[in-house]
Amino acid sequence: MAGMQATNTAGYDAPIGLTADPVVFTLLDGRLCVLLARRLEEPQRGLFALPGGFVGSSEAPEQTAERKLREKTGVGSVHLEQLRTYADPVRDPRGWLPTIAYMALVRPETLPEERPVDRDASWHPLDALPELALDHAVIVDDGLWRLHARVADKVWFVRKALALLTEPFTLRQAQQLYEALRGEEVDAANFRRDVRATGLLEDTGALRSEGPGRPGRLYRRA
Amino acid sequence: MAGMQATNTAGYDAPIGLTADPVVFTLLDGRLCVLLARRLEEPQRGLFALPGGFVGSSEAPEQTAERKLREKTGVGSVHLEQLRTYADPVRDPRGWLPTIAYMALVRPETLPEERPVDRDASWHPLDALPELALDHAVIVDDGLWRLHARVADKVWFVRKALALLTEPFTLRQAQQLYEALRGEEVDAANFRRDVRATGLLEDTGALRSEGPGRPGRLYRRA
DNA sequence: TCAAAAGTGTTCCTGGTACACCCATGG
DNA sequence: CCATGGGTGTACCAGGAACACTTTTGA
Repeated sequence: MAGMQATNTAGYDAPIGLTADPVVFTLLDGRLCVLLARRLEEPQRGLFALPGGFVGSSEAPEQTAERKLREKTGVGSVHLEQLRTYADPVRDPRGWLPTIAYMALVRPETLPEERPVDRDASWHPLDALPELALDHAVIVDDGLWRLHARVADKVWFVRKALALLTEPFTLRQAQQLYEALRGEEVDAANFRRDVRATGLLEDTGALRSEGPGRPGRLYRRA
Repeated sequence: MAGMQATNTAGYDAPIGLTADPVVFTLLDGRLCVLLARRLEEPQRGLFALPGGFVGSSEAPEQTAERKLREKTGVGSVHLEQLRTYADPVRDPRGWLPTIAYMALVRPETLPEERPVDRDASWHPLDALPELALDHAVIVDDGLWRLHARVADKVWFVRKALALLTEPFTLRQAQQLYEALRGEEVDAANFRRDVRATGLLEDTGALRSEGPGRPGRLYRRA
């Protein structure tokens, strides 16, 4: 099968298709995870892979990524950011098959209980990834890199990442999320100052106690 | 012709091809310019467009961008950075035809005197662009955005952008380049401090006088 | 009453901007 | 000698990192 390709009417070489692969992150039990699903088709059937698939001919690739995500994992509408395109002619044994990679960050509950069987769609901690199909390990890596870059921007963090928390939330929850996404610890005092300085948080006035210690104020995204 | 597509052996929809479009910038007479060439084929024959073309089936898209650049404009090997992929199914009237865009920054002499006829391959100042084919105006815009982001990084500027100057050069030349790329003026004292702080410049010891005023020191990239 | 967490304030450092000021050259 | 640009130094400001210190809870 290797080296297969198509030729269009104008006589140009054409890829055998175009795929879109979403790299979807979440935070589960304090660990950063990616969403993976088993391949049901050859090649590499049974291996874990990004839950992407073929772009239809009258479809925007972002829509494909979203649709495949829904079909393979049950995850609903999310905001996808284009990562980059992988088009090495030998990246897929089926033939010339470029893929456009996307990145998203969602809450873990977005992955529903009732979901397609046989696919084992599930969250995998980044520090314990299984073997991945094709070049998907590289794509996940690039996605992680992009995620780190985004999170470094406090405004992006408050607007996008804090959507992972159920409102209202304490600043401690926000900080734990931040630290998990960044992969490093930060000073609590500075974190609270920075995040409140964005002006994007709304103080609900209520308090909540989590374990020992003084209860924390509850916030909502403005 | 609209809506044309291909179907591969596995029954999936396939694009009618894949193109690679390089957005090549240079500085000419103090103005930031892009490299454009006229289309010799339908659709939109005669319109200016990015000097890209179809990716061959056993070719990495970066190679295609480089090859097309050479064929259409005579511009030799350059370092291309992937920008993003445009895959809207209706972006090209010929049918479903995604393109991967690349960005580069080269010296104006890279465009040779003897070059393919009929194509009018030439530099066009960004503030006076002709009508562009397809969605190429958007692509140029995204390229410019990326260029600004890159130049903001002093180290990138010294390593990549300063290659546009013929060595040795004065810091004033470097500053004028910087200002043209950024599109805004900067303080000369601060610029020289920042750029020397990178440690990537080598003082040749020689001086050069350009017009009135004290002659400037000549530098080389280390 | 003690540990743990919330919350406030201060210091320090760094990177960038603005700008004052001297030096060297051509006209 | 003066306009012009090269070159040095300094003051200032903003954002971030480190940390001291107070407050409020559960055990």
